[in-house]
Amino acid sequence: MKLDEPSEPGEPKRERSTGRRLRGAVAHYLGRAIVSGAIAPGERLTGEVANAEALDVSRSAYREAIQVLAAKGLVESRTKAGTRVLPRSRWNLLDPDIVAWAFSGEPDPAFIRDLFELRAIVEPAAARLAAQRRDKDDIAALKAALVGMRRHTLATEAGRDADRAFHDALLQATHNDALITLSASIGAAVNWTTRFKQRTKALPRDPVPDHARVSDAIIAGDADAAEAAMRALVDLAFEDTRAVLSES
Amino acid sequence: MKLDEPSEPGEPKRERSTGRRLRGAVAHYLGRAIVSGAIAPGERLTGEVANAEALDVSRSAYREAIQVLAAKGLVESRTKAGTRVLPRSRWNLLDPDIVAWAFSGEPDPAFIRDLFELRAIVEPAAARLAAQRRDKDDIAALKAALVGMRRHTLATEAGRDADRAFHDALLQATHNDALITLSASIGAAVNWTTRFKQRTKALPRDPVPDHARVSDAIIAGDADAAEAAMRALVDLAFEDTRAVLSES
DNA sequence: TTGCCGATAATTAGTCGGACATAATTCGAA
DNA sequence: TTCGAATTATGTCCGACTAATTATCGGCAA
Repeated sequence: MKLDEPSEPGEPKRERSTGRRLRGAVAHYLGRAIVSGAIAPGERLTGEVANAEALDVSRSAYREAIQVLAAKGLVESRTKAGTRVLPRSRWNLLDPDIVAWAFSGEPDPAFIRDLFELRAIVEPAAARLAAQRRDKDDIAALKAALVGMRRHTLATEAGRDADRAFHDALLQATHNDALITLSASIGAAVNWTTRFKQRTKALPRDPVPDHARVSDAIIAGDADAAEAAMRALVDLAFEDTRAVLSES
Repeated sequence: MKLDEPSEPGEPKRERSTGRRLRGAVAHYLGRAIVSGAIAPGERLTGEVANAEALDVSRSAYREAIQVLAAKGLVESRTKAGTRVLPRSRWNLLDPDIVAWAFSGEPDPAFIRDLFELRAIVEPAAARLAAQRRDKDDIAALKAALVGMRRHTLATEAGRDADRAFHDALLQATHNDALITLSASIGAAVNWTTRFKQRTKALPRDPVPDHARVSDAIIAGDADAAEAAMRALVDLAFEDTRAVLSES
């Protein structure tokens, strides 16, 4: 596996994915390799010079990529000792990039379970807070997102955008930045699994009624109902995902 | 505020904190400046060359520091447009480094509130999971940590270590990596506030009984009791912190 | 002889500086 | 108004040097 050719072998001219900057591509490549387990924790990356040459990039670009990984807790560099992959417990598993890397290949079922479990903990509580704190703007955003969800299905990009908008609006309504950051990471992962679900079959159920129930409760300021409705929504989503994963 | 001299003006020889590597110091310096609000979101950092020269480091070191910040979502660099500070909503607020930077100066009370709120959501749920899944090793670790807490007080470093060990053991017992990562970040922040509390007065209450209740419930496998006990513990801790913060 | 200890060497990341490439922005010319 | 060229900042590359830490080897003492 080289840096280039994400899939097509028919483009010999364009070396390296020209989209992201070069170091971004290197970070992406190494990050995927580490998260996927291709490079096991504790393992030592070959020297900078050798590795940079192998990837056909300059040492600077390679180093900057390593800094990115180090910032996310994936690796640690020490003089003379080289840079080694840190144990999984040191990784910032909730970093959006790491989540993306984890889902760009074959996602680990255990990791999916962990994320959904976390979601099942956080989102109902977020819905409760939202019901207690939402202001006029929050309500408007919620309604608008729901309209979008009615118009499109989750099979389309617009539909997924609307879903994302709904969850964003809900989080904004909590007025808790830490919660917003956390759910954004989880949400990104969940969207990945959503696309997974569609890969095998049409979406099994209409998501609008569930979301509408949550929205209604938040708008009404009913914290208990909001929490319960969101709990039901998350449970159903987990159910669907688990079904798809187990049959593949 | 220069890169050097964290406090002592009596050491003219040692330029730059010799502890962390150079780029680490730069990242720390810039990170603090951004998180503290000294550099507002949307603001543009002066050019690399100028800034690197101002900090008296090479452009490479400066760039590597910027990559670290970019990896944490604090800044974004685009050709020609320069690198600007991203809006707070894009920051990985749960990144351990960012939390540390936020608490290295005058911590924002709203951020503390958000973190404790998140903790109040996550930790009781974690205690519940721990009660359901703990194995023999988990129980042993919990007991050992509790012994350490009985021996030392939270005023000493050893005492705080024991407290940390207790929470680590509890998280390990959940067997959920995402949960572990999240709570580790929150825990780091909470430890900061713990040190804050002591700055003003002796610790107001003995933490051991609360922790013991949680531990007992987990060992007994009583999920409901574990959740309730942890909820009480977190609420009390928040109460104490709020009292200290409001009087300062 | 065996084992420990210290000086030295070798290795690897860290830093430097300076040249060139690339991509936006901006402004001038058609 | 629109297209294109100059401008300007980040992006990439290169090669040398620095610094820190491990490994090695030799000498010394038990």
